[in-house]
This record gives sequence, structure tokens and C-alpha cells, in this order.
Amino acid sequence: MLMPRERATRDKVTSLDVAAAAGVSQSAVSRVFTPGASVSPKMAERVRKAAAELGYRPNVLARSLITGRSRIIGLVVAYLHNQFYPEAMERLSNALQAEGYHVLVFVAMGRGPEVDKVIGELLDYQVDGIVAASVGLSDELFTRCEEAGIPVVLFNRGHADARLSEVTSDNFAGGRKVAEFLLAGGHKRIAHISGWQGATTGRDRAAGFRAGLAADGLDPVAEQDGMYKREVAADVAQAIWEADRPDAIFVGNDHMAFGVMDALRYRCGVSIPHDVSVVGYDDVQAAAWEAYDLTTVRQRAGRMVEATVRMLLAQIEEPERPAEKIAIDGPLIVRGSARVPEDWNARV
Amino acid sequence: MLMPRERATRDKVTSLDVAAAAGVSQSAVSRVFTPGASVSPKMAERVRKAAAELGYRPNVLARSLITGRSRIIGLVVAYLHNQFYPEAMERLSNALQAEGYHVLVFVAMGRGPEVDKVIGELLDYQVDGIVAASVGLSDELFTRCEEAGIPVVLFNRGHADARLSEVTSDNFAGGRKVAEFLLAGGHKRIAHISGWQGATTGRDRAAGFRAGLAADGLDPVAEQDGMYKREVAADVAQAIWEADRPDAIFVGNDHMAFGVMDALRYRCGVSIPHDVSVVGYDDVQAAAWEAYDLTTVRQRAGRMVEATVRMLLAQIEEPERPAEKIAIDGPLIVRGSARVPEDWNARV
DNA sequence: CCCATAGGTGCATACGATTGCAAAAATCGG
DNA sequence: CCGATTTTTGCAATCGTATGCACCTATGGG
Repeated sequence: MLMPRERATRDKVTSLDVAAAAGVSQSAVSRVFTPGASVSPKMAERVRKAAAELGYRPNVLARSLITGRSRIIGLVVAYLHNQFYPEAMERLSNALQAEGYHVLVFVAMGRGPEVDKVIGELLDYQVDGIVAASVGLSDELFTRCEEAGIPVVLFNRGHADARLSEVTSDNFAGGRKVAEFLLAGGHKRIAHISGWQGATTGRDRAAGFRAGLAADGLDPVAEQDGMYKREVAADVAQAIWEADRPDAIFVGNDHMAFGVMDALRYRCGVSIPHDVSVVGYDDVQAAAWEAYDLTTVRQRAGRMVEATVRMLLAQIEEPERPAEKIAIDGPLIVRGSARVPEDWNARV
Repeated sequence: MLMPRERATRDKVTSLDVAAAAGVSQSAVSRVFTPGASVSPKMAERVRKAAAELGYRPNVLARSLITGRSRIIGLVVAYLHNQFYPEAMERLSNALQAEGYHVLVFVAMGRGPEVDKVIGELLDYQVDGIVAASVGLSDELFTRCEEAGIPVVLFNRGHADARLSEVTSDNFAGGRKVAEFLLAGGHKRIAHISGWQGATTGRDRAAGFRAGLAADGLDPVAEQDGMYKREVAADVAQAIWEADRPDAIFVGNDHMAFGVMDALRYRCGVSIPHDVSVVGYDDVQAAAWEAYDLTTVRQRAGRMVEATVRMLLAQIEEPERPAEKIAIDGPLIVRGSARVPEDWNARV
């Protein structure tokens, strides 16, 4: 069989092919596909027609090489068990797509060397910016990105370094809101199963919560780290229940709160909110499911993502722009997992 | 201020810089970083040293331009509400990272023109392959990818076209297993709230289920499309309960099953599994949560992802390789949401 | 000790686009 | 209708790397 290969016919069509077909120069083709370039209407039309016939589309990679921008954003994420992240990720991807960017995903579970390898790969792809939604990114990431001139925005994550941009919810205010709500509900023995205390989100929520209690002269009856892990939080809840008999528990995020509720109900035989009130943080979709009906502080994922995209693109446009830290306020969503103060509706 | 810009110092370091620093040619540098190229050990060492000092890393985009492979895999996904997808996505990304590939995410909710735009962008990035986990990808995707010579693997999705590779669980067998289990449990009035009947997953599960019932001469007492949407399924469940009083319901996936259970319990006051058994499909993490404790057919996400990656990479290596359709068997995971036949343990 | 062979290395080109510059064409005012 | 602008267009260089080819250097066998 000496037939010429079929595949030859479908070889890549380049701007040169289009130029030839349209009888113009290659640069003309390029300009037609470069927004803001100087092209006459008739030229544009001829080229577009030829391009359409040949099925031509500009090669983004080649373009990136010369413009120095890949229009790729690196997203570093740890795990996706916590529903908040898939939710945010979907929004982020959509928002960036609308701006002509795309998301390259990097899953980096651990900390340390594995993470550093990922960082290297991130830079290899010449990403224009990075959204870091993973705890445990070594500080080296930031210095290397700084050196490479790649803007980084921390999503739902804080960092002491002022040169780092970040978008979070107002975790301190959120924690305090929960305290005020529980106090108004007449709770006296209030416990806290916190988010991981190695991260600012967990610490700030806890701090705000304690501050809120302290305003009424109260201390948490118990406080333990749930590590943002369902199973850990569930075990802790059981232990706290048996040891301290709290009348309310504030859990550092919804994902853990579901585990806590299950442990209380099915292992301890506790009725929620009759015996104990439970409040979470995030307002993921499942919080509204009847099985949990969880009172929780909403993180406005939409606005957080919007802010993230805005900051990131601004820094890409204008590299010298100073870092910015944004905390977005979120309302307490009152549902059925915690006793509601009598006069709550009147108050709010 | 006529100071030279600080930024100048951090300008990109290229293979030429490394070559100069090491006193060798640029091609030598390239070879050192190209696995399988011919380089002497001493050369390799000199170059690596210089590279390390300058902080050089090869530019993946430039490399892609010349090799014609980007080492980017496009992942097209619809929504991430169904936990099965984040779970699978995390695995997929990890598996591909291990092979030196990375995932570029495309969220395409709807069908039709929006999707086609996304397809265009996908091709613009010169992805080496595509994993399609979204329903409603127009057939045009496939023809265009075929033309462009880009392999596509459908993940958890079927398609009549034999030229398309796909990885699914064995949906027919899974549906039948559920039927057998429910029959063995002595259920007589069995309903089905199916996955979207526009997709093969939904249809196959339903067909297998019906076949299983038919083996015992039974028909579903009711059968309706839940569209893979929680709210739709919940409403349908309520309607079916009120109209048909089933003693068991097989729901087309876990995500809907949770909604169904909530509707039955909290709207209809039904006790599960005492009044009615519920069985799902997927075995997402939440299925094991005590609140649902859902009996369900496991989709082995790990194996499905593994197969997907294997097939995709194989087709990238060897473009003429024929398409392959794989259905991975998954066990029925017996939990507490459905009555368990007396002799079940003996049987299995 | 010499020649055939294999393995390393450098030169130069190619990948597919963007973009500064200069020439050509179109526009405009007088 | 002509000269001065302004707009279009083409030419050619460039981005950072991979790779065919030719050349050079060891190596080993006879």
C-alpha cells in the first residue's frame, strides 16, 4: 500500500496557509486576529473568510512565546473534599474564561518537597498568575514567584507577609457573629471545634469567636483543633460532648460540622438543636440540605472569586502594583441546627 | 530618577544564558534537559551546575512549539456539584502530573454554542488530549478533534460512535445488581428515579435495573427522570411517594439520592429503610456519612481514572490506535438505607 | 599504529506567531 | 488636483527551544 497517508491532509493550518489562501502577508493574518491592531475592514473580511474555510485558529502557545503572556493561571489546590473548593473552582474557572484566561490545575496535597516540585512545574508553564488555595505552600513559592515576577493571590488563606495579596472572608468578624448569635440564644456552655490552627482562617475564626464570647465575659467551655478533617472533628465532638456537655458548638467549617452533627446524633444520641446547637462556617450547598439544615456563616464565594480575579488581572497588567488584602464580609445564615434567639428577626 | 529598572535583573534566564555561563553551545543545554538525548556525563554536570546557579528551567511553551506536544490535557467538565467529579478530578490531575502532564480546565455548563466556543479554546491551547466528563458536548467536538488528531476519552459518559474511547462503570450490570438486591430484600413495589435519560449512564443504569426486575417478572411501579439534579429528584420522589407508595426506590446517582432521602424524611415523614429502601449509585464520600448511610453501587473512581489516563496516553503515543470502550465493574456497597436480605452475607 | 565506528558537540534552521519599521495606499484640506 | 497626513500593509527580526547534519573526539579491533 503506497497510498499517501490520510493524515497528511489534516496537518496543522498556520497563519502562512491562511495568508497564501487570502493572498496577503502573514503579518496581515496575525493582525486580523490581534485585537486592537490596524487592519482595514476589507482585509479583515478576506482573511477571516480564508481562515474560516481552512479552519484556522491562532496557536496560543506560539503567541505566548512572543508576547510573554500565556493567559494561563495556575491554580494550586490541596484537596477537594471540602465542597467549598469545587464550588469556588467552578466559579473561578468561569470568571477567568470570561476574561480569556484558563486554569491549569496543580494538586499539591502535602507540604515540603512535593509542593516545591509542583511550584517548579508551575513556573515551567509560564503561568501569568497563580491562585493559591492550598495551605502548606512553602514560603519558597512566594520568593520564587516574586523573582519570576509572577503575581500570586492567596484564596481563602492568609499570610503574614504584606507583599502577598490575599482574598478571604472576614473570618474574625464571622467568628464573632457566631458568638453573638449563640449568646443571644441563651447558650452558656459553648465549645469550639476550630479549623486547623496552623492556618490563619482557622485562627481568625477562633479569635473572633473568643472575642465575641469575651464581650459577654464568657470563655469557651472547650476548644480543640479539628484540622479541617471530618473524622478528626467528629471524634473531637464526641469527646467534648462526653466531657463537657456543651449546649452549643461552633465548628470551624461546614465540612467538619457535618461530621460533628453526625457524631452527635448517631454516636451520642443527641438531638440538634434541642440538646446542643451547632454552627458551621462556609455555607456550602450541603448546608442547606434538610439532613443538616446548618446555621452557618456564608463565605460569598462569588464575590471572593470576583475579587481574586480582579486583583490578579490588575497585577498582571501592572506588575508594580502593591499587594492587597481583602476580607469579604459574610452574613450569618440562620437555619435549624442552632436554637434561634426569640427576638432574632426583630433584631436583624 | 534614571536608575535602571530593578526588574531588569530578574529577566527570564534562557538556555542561551546557561550555555554562556557553562561555556557550551545552546544545543548542549537543550540536550541536557531532553531525556534520551546524547550527552556526556561531564557535559551534563557542567550544564546542570550552571543552570542551577542561574535558576534556569526550560520553557515548556517554547518546547511545545517545536515538539508539537504541549503536555497539557484539556478537561471538560459541566458542574462540580456532584461530588463524584471533584473526587475524580483530583485523582485525574494527580495521575497526569505523575506522567508529566497537566490539566487545563474548561467548564462548559450548557449545550450548544457556548460549548462550541469552549471547544475552540481547547484547540487553541494545543492540548495533547481531552478528557470529556461533561454531558452535552456536541458531536462537533468529536469531529473537530478527530480532524485535529487530538485523542478524546469520555469519562463516565458513553457515546454511540465507535470511534470514541470511553471509560465508564458497568452501568447496566450496576443497575441489575441493585434490582437483584432489592428483590432479594423482598421488595415488591420498586420505583426508579433515573439519571438523565439523555445520557447513556442514566439509560444504561435504568435498563440494567429493569432487566434485573424483569428476571423476576416485575416492573418498576414508577419510573421518572431525575435529570441528575437534586431538586428535581426530590420533587419526583415526593410525587412518587404520594402516588405509588413504593417500598423501594433506586436513584440514578448518590447526589440525587441524598435529595430523595431528605424529601422522603423531612417532607413526607417517611422512615428509611423501614418504610422505604433507597439505593444510589456512585458511592461518593458523603454516601458513607451517617446521615445518609447510603447503600449504593460504587464507581471505582481510582480505576476509572487509571484507565482513562492509560488510554489517553496510549493514543497520544500512537495516534492510529483504535478507540476502546471500557466498563469497570463496581460492587454494591451495602449500608443502612435499604433493607438487607436476611441471607445476604451468606450469599455474597 | 592506523582505521573504522560510535558517541558528543556545535551550527544553523524551524516551530508559529507578534511587532517595530518603512513603504504604499488612502484620506483630507485648501 | 496636489501635497501633507494618516492609515494599511509587508518585510524581517524575534521569542526559547529542539533537532538534523556535519564535524570532531575517543575507543577498540586488527
